[in-house]
Amino acid sequence: MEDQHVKETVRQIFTEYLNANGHRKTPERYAILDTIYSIEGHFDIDTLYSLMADQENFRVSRATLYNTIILLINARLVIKHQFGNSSQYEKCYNRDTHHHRICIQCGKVVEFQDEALQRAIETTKLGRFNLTHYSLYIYGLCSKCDNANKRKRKKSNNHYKKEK
Amino acid sequence: MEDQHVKETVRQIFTEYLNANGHRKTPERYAILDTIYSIEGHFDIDTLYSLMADQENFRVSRATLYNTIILLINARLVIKHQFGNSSQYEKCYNRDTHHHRICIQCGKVVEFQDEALQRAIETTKLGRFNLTHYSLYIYGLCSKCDNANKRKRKKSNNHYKKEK
DNA sequence: GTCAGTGCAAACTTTTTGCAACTAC
DNA sequence: GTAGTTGCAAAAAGTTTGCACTGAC
Repeated sequence: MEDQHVKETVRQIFTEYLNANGHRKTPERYAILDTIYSIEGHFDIDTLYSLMADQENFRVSRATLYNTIILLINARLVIKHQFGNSSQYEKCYNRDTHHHRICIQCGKVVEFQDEALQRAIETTKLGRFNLTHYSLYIYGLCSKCDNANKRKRKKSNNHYKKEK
Repeated sequence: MEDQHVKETVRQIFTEYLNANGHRKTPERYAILDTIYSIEGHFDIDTLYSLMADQENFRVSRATLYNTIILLINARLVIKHQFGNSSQYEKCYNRDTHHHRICIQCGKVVEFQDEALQRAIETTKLGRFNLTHYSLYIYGLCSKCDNANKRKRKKSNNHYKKEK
């Protein structure tokens, strides 16, 4: 299974990272890494916590999740996003580069790919800045909310009334 | 004064927005708008709070700041960023489009402009998504941190030791 | 055996909310 | 006059921290 292969690879990378930095190889850390690499798309700490409590039969405390996520970010296995109220994370090994389209009304986040855009960002001259990763968030109205608004505006015609 | 002219214009835009949406035109709201448009670069609620308490002789509560900032965002006069722990805001009327370079080590945020990049983002096909604004965050090591790391690594040679 | 790592609860920080007082309209 | 706003304080939400216990090395 391809997915299993990725999991093994990241486990190896993590092990190397832990060794190189003198950290211990605890079962919690590997369980967390494994769970994260089972998740498609974004997640926050709370989701991860429930997931590990429910599906996996390996309970870890929130504190450990926070600690471990920092290690995973440093090991370049996870990246952190900050839309919405809580921090969002996602696995990043072997993932296609993608951008984020966020609806400012319903908050829905959609990932999309665009090679030209990706190339433009990656070839940007940054002077003496050593790029590790980037996030592009495009905000606007998804077609659903956009249409809903148009309909609303049509109804109350003339002058618009109270948003929300 | 150019700056004064901008302040007047945004005050007008805000007034129109408040009218159109049936909100009241309170002195607090205009004082907040004015203060924000005196700030260069990013700020968070706490900074804004102190600024208004100290420099301006107009004290407003944090709750009002949060409330008003939402109105200003809807009026397209302020945009919200989320690097670091607290939300960051910045005025956005009459500002040049810019991107953000964030050092993952010292947390320093630098704005920069790049026309090619801007064009690439703005011409991206988004289907039936109605773009309002976007944020590009480029993460990496600023030259200062990068050099500091290199020096450190050279010293302890061979195998690297504990980050942080 | 030692000390990094863990779980737990308390502390802290940032943001939201409920409510009485105030004021723009 | 009356509803939208404000300030305050309490509550909520997310994250960090202190400490005793555990287990990786």
